[in-house]
This record gives sequence, C-alpha cells and structure tokens, in this order.
Amino acid sequence: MDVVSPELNSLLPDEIMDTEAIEDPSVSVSTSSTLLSLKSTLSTSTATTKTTDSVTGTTVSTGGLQKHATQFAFSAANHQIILNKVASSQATEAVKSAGTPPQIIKQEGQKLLVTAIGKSGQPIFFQLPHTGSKPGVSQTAGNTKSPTPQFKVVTIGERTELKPVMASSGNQVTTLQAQQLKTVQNIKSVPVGGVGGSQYKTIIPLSTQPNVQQIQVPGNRFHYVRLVTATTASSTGQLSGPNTSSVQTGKPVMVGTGAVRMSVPVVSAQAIKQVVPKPLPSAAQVVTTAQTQQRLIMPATPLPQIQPGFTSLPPGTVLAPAPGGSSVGYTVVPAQYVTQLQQPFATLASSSSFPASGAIQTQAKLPLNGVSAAETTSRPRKPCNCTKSQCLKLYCDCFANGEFCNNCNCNNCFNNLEHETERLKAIKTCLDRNPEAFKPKIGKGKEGESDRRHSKGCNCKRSGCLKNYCECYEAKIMCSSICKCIGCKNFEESPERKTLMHLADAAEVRVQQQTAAKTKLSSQISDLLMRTMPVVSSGGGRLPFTFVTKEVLEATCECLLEQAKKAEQSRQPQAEAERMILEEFGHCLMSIISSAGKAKADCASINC
DNA sequence: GAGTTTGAAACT
DNA sequence: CAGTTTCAAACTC
Repeated sequence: MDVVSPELNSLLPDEIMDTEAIEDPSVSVSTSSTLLSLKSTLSTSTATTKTTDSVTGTTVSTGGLQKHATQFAFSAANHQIILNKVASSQATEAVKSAGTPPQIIKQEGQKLLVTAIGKSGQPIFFQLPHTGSKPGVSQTAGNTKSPTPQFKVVTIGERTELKPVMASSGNQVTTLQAQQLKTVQNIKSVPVGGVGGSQYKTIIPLSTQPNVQQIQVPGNRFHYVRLVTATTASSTGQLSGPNTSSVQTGKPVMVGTGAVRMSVPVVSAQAIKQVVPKPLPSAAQVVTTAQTQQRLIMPATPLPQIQPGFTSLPPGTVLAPAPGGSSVGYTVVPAQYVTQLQQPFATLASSSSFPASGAIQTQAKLPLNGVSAAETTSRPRKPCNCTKSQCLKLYCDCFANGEFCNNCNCNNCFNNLEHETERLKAIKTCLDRNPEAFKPKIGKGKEGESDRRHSKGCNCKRSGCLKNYCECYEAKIMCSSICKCIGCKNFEESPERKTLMHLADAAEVRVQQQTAAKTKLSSQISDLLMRTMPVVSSGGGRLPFTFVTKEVLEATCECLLEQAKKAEQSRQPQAEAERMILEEFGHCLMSIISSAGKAKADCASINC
C-alpha cells in the first residue's frame, strides 16, 4: 500500500515530481535532489509486538514484518515541500484497520515508534522492531535492554503520544531530552493503563500566555504551539490543571469554538536536518523543509474535491485537515503560517482576547519572484481595507498574495483560519477562473526583453501608466508589448517617465541628505559631550550627571523664561523667540558641562 | 478624512 | 470575449 496515493501525487507540483528516484522501488514518489532526505529502513523481523491505543483501546499487532518501511522526505527549490512517507507492506497491513498509513514517529534504539490514525479518528501507536540504521536519530542508551518496551503517554494539547520509557532506568532521558526538560516546568506524570507495564501520561505545562501556549516536549524535536481562546485558556486549563488525566482526542480543532485553536509543530532551523515528521492526530502528515518558512501538511488520503487547483495553489500553501465536519476536508494555509505564528504571538498573547471576529489573523508572506521569505517578511505588507469582499476575492491584496489578513482594517473578514472552508472555496473559485491567479504577476519576460515584466500587462487608460494605479509602474517596471494601455508614458525613452524618475531620485537624495545630516549632528553632539565631559579615570565611565541638580534645573528654567519674556517684550516673532530660547538653553548647557569638567579636573588634581 | 479617480477583478 | 459593474487602492483636496 502506498502511503502517497496516485491522486495525491498528481497534486504535487511538477518540479517536485521531476526528481531523482528513490532507492525503494516500492515507493512511487521520487525525492528531490535539493532536499534533505531522511531514510529509515526497517529490516526483516519476526518479532511480534502488541500495543494498545491509549485512546481507543485498540490493540494493534505488528508482528511478522517481512518487508521494510522507508521514510523519506523531499522538497523542491521553490515549493520546498517535504513529503513524509512510510512505505511498507505488512506494516501497513497491521494498521489497515486503522484506515491510514503508519508513520514513523521516531527511532529508539532498535525500536521504531509508528503511529496511524484509527477509523474513529483516534491515533493508534505501535512499535516496530528495527535492526537497520536510521541516520540522524540518536540512539538512546539502555532502551535496547528492554525486551518489552514501555511507553509514556505524552499529552500535547489535543494530541496524545507514546514515548518510550527505558525499563532499566525508569524515566531516563537522553542528554537532549534532559536539556529540554529544563525548559519544561512542572511536568506531571500520571500513571495510566497500558501494555507492558506501567505507563505514564506526561502533562506538559502551558505557557503563561493567555492565548498562546508554547509547548516543548522532551525528546521531541518539534516545538508545539497551542492557541486557545482567552476564555478557554483560563477556564479549561486542561493541561495545567490537576484534572488532566483523561486522554485528549486526536482530532484537530481549528480556530473557533474549541479549546484548542491550533496545534502545529514548529520546527527549529537547527533541527531540520533531523526532522522526523510528526504525525498529526488526523490523517495528515506534517512535512517540512530545510527552510522553516514553508511547510506542507499533506493529507494521507486523496483530495478529490480540490484536486484540480492544487498545482496552482498560492505558492507554498499548506494543506491542513479541516475541522471535523468540514465538507471540504482540508484547508489551505499560507505556507509560512506556522512559522509566522511565532511572530504575532507577542501581539496576540498580550491582548486579552482575539479580534472581534474571533479569528487568528496572522500573516504569512510567501516568496514572490524568487524573493526570499525573509526579505519579504521584513517589509510588512500594507493592511487591507476590504469592506465587501470578505477578503476572499483578489481585490484583497492579502488574499491575492496567499496571506491571511493580519492587523488589517477589513470588515467581515473571512481570510483567516476560522473560515477556512469559505476561504478554500474562494481559492478554488479563483483558480477555476484563472489557474494563474495566485502566481506572481511580475515575472521574467521573453528572451531579449526586460528581466521583469508584468505577466498580463496593464490596461491603463488615463493614468499614462505613471501612477500607482498602473501595476507595471507600481512594480517599478516599464510597460511591455503585452500591455494594452492607452497613452502609455511608462517606457524607456519617455520624457515624462524620466522627469518622474529624476524627481523621485531627487526626493530620495534629499531624504538621504537629511538622514546623513541628522546622523552627523548627532555624532557631533555626542563627540562634544565626550570631549567636554572627560571620562572618570577611576571608573572609566563618564562624569556623572550629578551636576544637574534641582537648583541647576531651576536656574536653567529661569534663564529660559527670562529669555522668553525678553522676546515677548520686544515683540519678536515666534520663530525668533524660539531661537532665542534655544540659544539660551545652549548657553546653559555649555555652562553646566563646563562646570562639570572643571569639577572633574579639580577632583583629579586633588586625587593626584 | 472625505470624496474622487483609477484600473483590476468580477460579473453578465 | 466584450461590455458592465464592483471593488479597493491611489490620489486629490
């Protein structure tokens, strides 16, 4: 059974599919040369292991494995998609009843933790004997001695996972895990029933942020974030409170009414090369790339309803399982949504509640025209002001750029996770109308033409293509042969354009000069202060400002007031009055500085 | 800040 | 595909 179905394969961008073949002939999807690849081969084993789904109680037998399972990931330059996959024959047989393919969670010594999603939607965990090697996953000393592996049930938000427990050393952890444990306060282990001895459910405490809970799991390479509503965060307190022994369901709860708005793995950059994709509690696979900006949550089941548009989705979009009951089944999330969640956290968390719409409004800037995400994200996009389009039409810049609205001024915004169904439909509608709708409008022109040009050309009639109404001009490119504009003045030799360019250049130069002048003045003042206020030889610091006493301040103010009076009596214009006062202030300042310097010199001579 | 202009997107 | 309407950004006052 192929984990990645042909239907799903067909959804992948072409450039991803045009990649080198993988070693395992049983796997139909190939890997990209650009990408890290995680491979794990399970060799033949006849051991039989039974584990119990801690949620459903389902017992899964994985014994008698004859073939191997391969886990790998791949990506492509722009899309940077990694597809995680476990291909095995009998391994998947073991979980056929579960309904989804198994995924390797991690390797622990000679055991491989595998998970699948039960038909009830609950995760099933089991282990596979493993005699092969798995690069990038460190062995945990001691656990190979355990003939009967034991597990801890780790609850992370809505998710429940099993973590192996070394029989010989109890809760022994690796160095990495120990380090990470330091960051996790108040971990509680609660005994729960299970196979092979006692099991524990580890309660990972929530952060103190009201809306955002960052969860770090010992031994887990992923950082988890959990967004909750302000009310649920305080009222439920499921993970931090004492009444948390009940195992959470594995179903994802998206933004909205549930306690958990979102729970997604966020991978640190340094951990990428050793990423072992974490199974979501639904039939989806989180896949990630060496660049953390983009992630793809690929469903393990076909997506018939939205297949046609998939190759044209906004670049780097993420497919995430839609909330239960969604007719569509998947939601399309801006690619960097996951990563960028970390940015708005401070803002979101600092407020007592989410915006009125109740939606997470975050923004994920997607790479355009080869401009890296880092570059684009450093320049915040302007907030939109949509009032009627619900931000679900291309009128909305956020939507058109494949972003969620964030800190926008829009009304009745649907461009957020809370309305993922509507958003997905809107995306599909746009793609039906124009498959290129989400592709960058500014791209490479034909050979011999300018490097950058508008893909469709503009249709300006009255602006002369010299105002920002014109998409070409706005993109700072000249109109090309495909433009249908009337009265175009946006071409190389256009005198109007040249004039505009000169004006723009002159304005820019003025700004630069002003900035330079300010910098220079600031530097001179600083220099002056340094020279007139010699450093204290003993401490190496500047002369303390103890000379600016209350009396000195009062005297200074009197001088300034006196100057103001003088200006008023002589009926000086306001500008002149201000000048006089400032001048007086300068004199006062110099006097203070001079006195301080003298005092310092006297002090130094006395000390000598 | 309100009103106007503009051209892309959406609609017919 | 062309004409019209809608929409939000750009622009002007």
